[in-house]
Amino acid sequence: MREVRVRFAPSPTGALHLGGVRTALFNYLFARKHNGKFILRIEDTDQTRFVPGAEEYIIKSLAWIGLDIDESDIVGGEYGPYKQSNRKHLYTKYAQQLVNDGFAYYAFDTPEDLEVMRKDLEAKKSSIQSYGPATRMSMKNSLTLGEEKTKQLLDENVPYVIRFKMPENEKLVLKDIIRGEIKADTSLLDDKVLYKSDGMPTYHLANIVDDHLMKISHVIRGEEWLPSLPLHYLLYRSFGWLDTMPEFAHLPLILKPDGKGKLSKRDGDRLGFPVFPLHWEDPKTGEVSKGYEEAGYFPEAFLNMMALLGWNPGNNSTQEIFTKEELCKIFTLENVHKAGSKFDPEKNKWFNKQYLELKPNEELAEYFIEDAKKDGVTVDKAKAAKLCGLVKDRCHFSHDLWKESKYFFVAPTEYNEANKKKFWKPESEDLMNKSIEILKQTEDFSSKNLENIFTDWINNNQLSFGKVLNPMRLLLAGECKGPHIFDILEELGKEESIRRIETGIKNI
RNA sequence: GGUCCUUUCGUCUAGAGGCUAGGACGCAAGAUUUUCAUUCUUGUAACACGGGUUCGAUUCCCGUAGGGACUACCA
Repeated sequence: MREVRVRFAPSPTGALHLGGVRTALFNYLFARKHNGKFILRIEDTDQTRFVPGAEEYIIKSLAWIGLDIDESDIVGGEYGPYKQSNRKHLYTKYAQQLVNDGFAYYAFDTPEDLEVMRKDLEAKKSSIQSYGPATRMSMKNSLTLGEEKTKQLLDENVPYVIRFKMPENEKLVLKDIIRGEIKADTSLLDDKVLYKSDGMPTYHLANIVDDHLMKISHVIRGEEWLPSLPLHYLLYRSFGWLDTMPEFAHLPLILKPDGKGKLSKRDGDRLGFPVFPLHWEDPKTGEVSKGYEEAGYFPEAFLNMMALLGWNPGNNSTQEIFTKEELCKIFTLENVHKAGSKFDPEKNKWFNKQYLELKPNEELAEYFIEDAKKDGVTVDKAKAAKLCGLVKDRCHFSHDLWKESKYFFVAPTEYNEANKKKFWKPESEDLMNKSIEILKQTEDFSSKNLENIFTDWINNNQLSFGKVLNPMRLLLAGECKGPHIFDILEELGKEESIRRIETGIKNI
């Protein structure tokens, strides 16, 4: 195989969505697997859709997931610049070349002209509804106008575009790594604009020119590009670049969790899950979107779950938890599933939990400390790590760690009604008063010792654990959930434990 | 409408002519338990349909139906 060079080529038109993340990830994994290069190219040829901050967002997102870039405007590289608006001059030359070689032509039709053509075709119920082999000879272009008239219009600075001259009656059979053979009939295709009247290339031209100049070996992109594959192939052919044309792989789309269609930002809002990796505020609309990071997902978990959406290790493997390094070793495009996959936020929760449990408490403590700080509580690392160990079983997200531990630092002011109804019995007050006496007499406030003392007391007096410990938990924490109660007592300490039970008896 | 892609449990998927169609999420039940969880066990549930090819099709071929994408001087 030739040197692997792949690119992730987003448009800076907004936040990087999940589809884009996965495309980037699969490009990255493929590059690493083959010791190749992962290149970031910014495709900003549409000036009207440019969104300030989007490019920075994309770069930050890739960094969060841990996809290190080998070539880009920031890290450098010998094929730069890597932003298409800075490569504008290149495309003019290549568009010109296609015209000179007879593969493309000038078109002077106004938007109104095009509108008329479409209406006309629609009225005739024609199956062909575009500017192409069947219609081009009735339009205003260098093919119909002749050389002299064309030159005159160009000299007069009449706005023009350059369109690809789609050949007629060619049956193409193209290769896609994931899908196998893709068939196309050029007579059904249209004459796409390659060069816009504002002097910018369209995606089609810029993409082929840049992939060629940057020596891209494999184009791994979303399925929405599959219909453009014949055009792209024909462009390579027209330029005479077929011998170095990259191989193509079109990734299946990520679909809505319910219902039909492509996953959109709306779905995330509607169903309550993030669709962007990081926090995003749209500078035009002011709309704010939560990201996976602030929702408490770990980047490793996020990467893992994105990798398994449409890809699997194959070979009867049932492994689901993979580090980035493992994925770099075993990833293959052949194991990418062909059909689109519905996004499953529930499974993502599970993935994150797996990672949370795998992480050492010292690492979790960092998240804990930060969240505590936001609530005005300062915790040292040792204590934070200890508490993380106590509560992690019940957590799915990093923020749950502090949420589930908050009562260690803030005494309850109210008590869960349902728990109260279930566990606070007429005899509870008496038992709590007796418990206070026991706690007061206990010097060694370790979890182990407390457990021994209470076990003896309960057994010796024919009491049940539930009758004593549930009300106590309710008074200590405000609700009946959480870790081993003697761990809670140890953590709170003698004084605070007694104080909570005392005030609890009064306030409940 | 046209073109192309696609189709295994509710969801993500394994499977590459012969299997009790496997795993995971979810859901349900049970076990553990002082609570909530965790964990463990068990269960639930799928080859879209119709034709071929074949001794034999989930698997290969052709239709049909469903789903998706594209059909801009957007990417």
